Amino acid sequence: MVESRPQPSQPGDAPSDASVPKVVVSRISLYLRELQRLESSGQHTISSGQLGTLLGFSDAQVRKDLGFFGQFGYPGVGYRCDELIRAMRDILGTNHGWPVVMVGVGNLGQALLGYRGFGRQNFSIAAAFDADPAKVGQTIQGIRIQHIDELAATVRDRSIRLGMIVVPAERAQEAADMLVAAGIEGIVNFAPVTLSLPVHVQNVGVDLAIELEQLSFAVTNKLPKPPTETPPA
Amino acid sequence: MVESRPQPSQPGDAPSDASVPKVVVSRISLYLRELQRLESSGQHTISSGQLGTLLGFSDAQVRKDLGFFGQFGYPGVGYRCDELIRAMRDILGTNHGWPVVMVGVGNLGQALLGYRGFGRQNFSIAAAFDADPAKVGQTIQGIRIQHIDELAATVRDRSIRLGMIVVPAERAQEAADMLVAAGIEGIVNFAPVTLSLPVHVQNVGVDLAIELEQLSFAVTNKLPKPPTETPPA
DNA sequence: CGGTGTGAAAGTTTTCACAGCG
DNA sequence: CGCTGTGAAAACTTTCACACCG
Repeated sequence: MVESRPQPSQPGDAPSDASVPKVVVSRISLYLRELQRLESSGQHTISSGQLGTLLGFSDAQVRKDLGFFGQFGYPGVGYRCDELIRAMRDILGTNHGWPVVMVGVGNLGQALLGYRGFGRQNFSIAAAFDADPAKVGQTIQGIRIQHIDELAATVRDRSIRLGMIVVPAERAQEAADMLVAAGIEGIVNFAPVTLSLPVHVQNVGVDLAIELEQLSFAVTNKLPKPPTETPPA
Repeated sequence: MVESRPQPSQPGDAPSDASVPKVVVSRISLYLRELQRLESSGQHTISSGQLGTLLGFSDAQVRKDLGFFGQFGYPGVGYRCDELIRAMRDILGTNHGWPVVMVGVGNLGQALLGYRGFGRQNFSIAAAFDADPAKVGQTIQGIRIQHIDELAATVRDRSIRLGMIVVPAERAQEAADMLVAAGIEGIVNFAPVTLSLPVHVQNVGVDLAIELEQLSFAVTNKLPKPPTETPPA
């Protein structure tokens, strides 16, 4: 069907213009996750209404969100899961693999080293670093822990663009500075502090206690529930 | 100070009306985190402009956000850190402790059992459950793992309102159903699936792969690094 | 018919700008 | 003076509603 559409633009290509709102991108991730589940359960097509219902959004919102990136649907039918999955991966940049470096291999870091969910979305932890000599040289979850001094060389040699900070709060800025110096372009920060970073370095913070605080507020104020998930802030 | 303010409303009290936007509440958590850091570094007052700058928000936004909940500042001076911390904890509901149950004690669960950041914000993992008989009875990070069948009784007996789901994706809905049946009011879900829950149960999803996807998008679509100096005309 | 894609309307959030206070 | 608190304006996001398509 793709091949039958008129020519002005290739179906699925981006209107190559607009800066897309961040909240739209976070919903794209949710659509993708849901579509992957649907496809592996054998469903081949889905409408905006069905997809929205599964996630707690309106049909119009699903269509508008997709509309930021191109035209993917078939009127009267809906979307083909396989096509839409591929399109959303193109949008998010996850049709190719992303090696990631981890800084800090404590409890949480070790758990993340073994987390299967990263691979499923095409991320892999390519190297892990710590400053503690007792940890350096150990192999955990199949990854050999390197000394933090080797960070810059590894990032350069293996063209790694993303990093995760999994050190204690007091060390997080220091870790961030090293990642920036090494040329990393994006950071997921699990330490409960705000990093100060050059504007050209992207960052996403994940603060586990803050997630609980948001629940505490919601429960305390018996906030009427907006269905389903809460995308990251 | 507080006692000197004119009477129309008690300082710090909520306009007790409005439904506060979720995004405002998430910023309140960031303000609180930053204030705690400031206070422990010895700073006693702060202006909206300073606080905003530290977090990347405008002064007006900080004031508007606080304005949803009351009046906390002193014109010409700013805010007193200690007062504001207490006020924000009142808002978020974290001036009292929150016991939390954890369902699923795999890699990630074990790491979270040892995470110090929860305690700092007044959360504590009161009990942890697993279905695997090999884990039940073990003590990890000082917590004795119980069998999942004991969940409902524990939640009831200890009046626990919040839970965390740390099981694999395939088991997450099942875990959610058990938490709901046990009377839990809010859930943090670390499994990469959308839960279906009764509207009266709050939930926050944390999907680690999605955080990386958001970075992937940001990095992929990032404008080429701007030359450092761009002074205005 | 069932469903997409999309302008235009409605609603929400952010920024502006300024009166008022200590 | 420096800063808060807050209406009013601007910007942005969501919902509506409908032409069009297979």
